[in-house]
Amino acid sequence: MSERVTSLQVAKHAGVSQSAVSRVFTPGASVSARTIAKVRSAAEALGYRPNVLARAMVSGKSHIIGLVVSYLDNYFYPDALERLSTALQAKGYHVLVFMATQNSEDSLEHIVAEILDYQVDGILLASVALSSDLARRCQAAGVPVVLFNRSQDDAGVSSITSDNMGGGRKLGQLLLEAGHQRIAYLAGWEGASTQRDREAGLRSALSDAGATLFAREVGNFDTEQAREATRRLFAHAAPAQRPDALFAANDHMAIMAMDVLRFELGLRIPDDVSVVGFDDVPPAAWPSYDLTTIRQRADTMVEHTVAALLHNITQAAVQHIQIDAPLIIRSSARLARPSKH
Amino acid sequence: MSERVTSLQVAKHAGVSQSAVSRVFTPGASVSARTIAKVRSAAEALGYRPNVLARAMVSGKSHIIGLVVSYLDNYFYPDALERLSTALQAKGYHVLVFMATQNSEDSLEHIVAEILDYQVDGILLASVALSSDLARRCQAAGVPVVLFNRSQDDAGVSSITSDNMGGGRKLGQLLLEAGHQRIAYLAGWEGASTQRDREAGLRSALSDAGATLFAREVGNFDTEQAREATRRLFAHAAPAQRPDALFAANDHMAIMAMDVLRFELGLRIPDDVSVVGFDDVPPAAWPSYDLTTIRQRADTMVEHTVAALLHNITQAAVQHIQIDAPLIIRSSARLARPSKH
DNA sequence: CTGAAAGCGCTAACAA
DNA sequence: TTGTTAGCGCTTTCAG
Repeated sequence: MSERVTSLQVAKHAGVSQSAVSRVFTPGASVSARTIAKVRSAAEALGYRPNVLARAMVSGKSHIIGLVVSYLDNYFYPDALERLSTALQAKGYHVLVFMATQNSEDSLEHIVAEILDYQVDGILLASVALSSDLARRCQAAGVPVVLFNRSQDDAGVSSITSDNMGGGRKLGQLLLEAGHQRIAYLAGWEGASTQRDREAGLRSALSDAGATLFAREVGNFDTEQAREATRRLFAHAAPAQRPDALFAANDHMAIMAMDVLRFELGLRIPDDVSVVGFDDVPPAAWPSYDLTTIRQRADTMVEHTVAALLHNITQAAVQHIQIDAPLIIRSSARLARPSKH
Repeated sequence: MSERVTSLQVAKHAGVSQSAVSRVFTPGASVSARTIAKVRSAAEALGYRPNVLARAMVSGKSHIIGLVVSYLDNYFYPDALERLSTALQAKGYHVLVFMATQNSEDSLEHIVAEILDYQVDGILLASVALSSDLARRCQAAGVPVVLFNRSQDDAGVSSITSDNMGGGRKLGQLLLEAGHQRIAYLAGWEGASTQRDREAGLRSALSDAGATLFAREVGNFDTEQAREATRRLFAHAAPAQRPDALFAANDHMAIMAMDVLRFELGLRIPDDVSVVGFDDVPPAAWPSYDLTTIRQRADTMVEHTVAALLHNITQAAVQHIQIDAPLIIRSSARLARPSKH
């Protein structure tokens, strides 16, 4: 049970002052080459490494980013988390994870308070919204908050999202062009801006074409609820009375729906029903699904998130960044017949 | 940019000493009801919360667990991470994430050093092995190390795994009983104990029956490599020259293999080939795959992991816990015809 | 460039 | 039960 080596021990060993040791391990400090050499070799010999916590206490910078995630069911998040953590790590920051078990605002209240206790340098909220009061408190504490894959106008915090509305439109247009007459929408959790914006995009595409939504059910981004919603949507056996296309608010629900359509209802995709999703998670590309979807570019989103977080750590400037989201055409949705000239 | 409230300010406001404030926020301390009341109301009024970092520095307990993960592609890990974080959170601990980008030992060296800088109360290695030298250094630092889903005899650290060998045996027996003659094995990364043990289980079942492995290729637990390995395994078109059963070292590879078998080679599952995997990740239960597999009970594994971690924080006692892993029979593998009496 | 000295916010003896 | 007094290991003025 050997104790940890401190800067004082290194100082003694190197025959310099303790502050000299500190300077050697502080990037922008002024130290002579001789001192650096002495200290480095002493540190090496003793196996010294600065105590991050002590440093954090006095400097006020913990180099810790508090991350709140609510559910990792949607495979978009593990991927994003991996990239985020790696990117932050490269900048000398690390992610402290907090699971938001409920959608309850009260729970987030506790969680944010807890995060603040760690003197984090920033808070990242993934798929979670917050009250403007809570946002204000974070600002008061001098801690920047960034929303990942959620946007919110009222709270006065930065956000990074895909162009969900634009993506929804593209998908809607694709379905319309293919000649679909009865488009159904499988909604996500209504509290999510992603859900709202994607649906708004679809609806705008429909109304531009003078069309209207044929049916709508809520799946709440949840596996089982998505299955049940699909069953309700396709309860009518008569082809003319059921949807001929299904727009799911995310890939995860689209996949659940496809399984229900094929294995429970015996429908063919896309012959009987076209299905489209949103996210482009890995399973969407698996041949069994080959889902037409909108890609959320996790790499770009993460890049901007890290920049916003680290940028805001010095200067506060609320920004809403929207990443372009390309349409990925696969085989789960029928296409328009190429027009002949 | 209001500054954070300190215990001293609360003390003044409440008309007590600073240490009284500290005691009120320390679970086992002796304070009178009167003092508690005064301090609590002052704290409330000022919005005081103890600084975790300062507390960590002096007490030596940071209540932070360093977690090293290498890849979240395998959907077993996000699930485990979610449960782990939630369970630890309930005990007042939090997870600081470190991504191990490479399998390189050198990189782990750096990462562990970095973790130690945070004065963590424990280190959790998920799907990562470590050198015994590294393990010794952690022990020297008084930090317990627990391996999750990996086991290692030499390093002298605790580990939590499923009964991979037993699981491999069960799957092997199932395949044998169904009358399979040409069983192929799609191996994971050879450095992983899970890979080794699962294969050993399969081989022991085979040799017990006087059978032998028909073919073997390495997929390294990787999407693309698994696909390529499958193509090599089934390169011979003649049914008698190709495997009639495929045992993949994990579900993720089994799923990739199924897609190649069906969509590239036009084989039927399980009519032409039986496929089995290991983990029971969510997609294994999706009707499109309906994969026969061995369930890794993430809930139980996490439970034991948390116990081992928190237990070892006080008393050092290396233990290797192996969780029972049940066979989940679905339709991707043929079954033995029920024997008639 | 370097050492001395003053804390960062808190816990933990130690007396009282 | 309480207040007083030392620090935890480090960064950061401030003289020199």
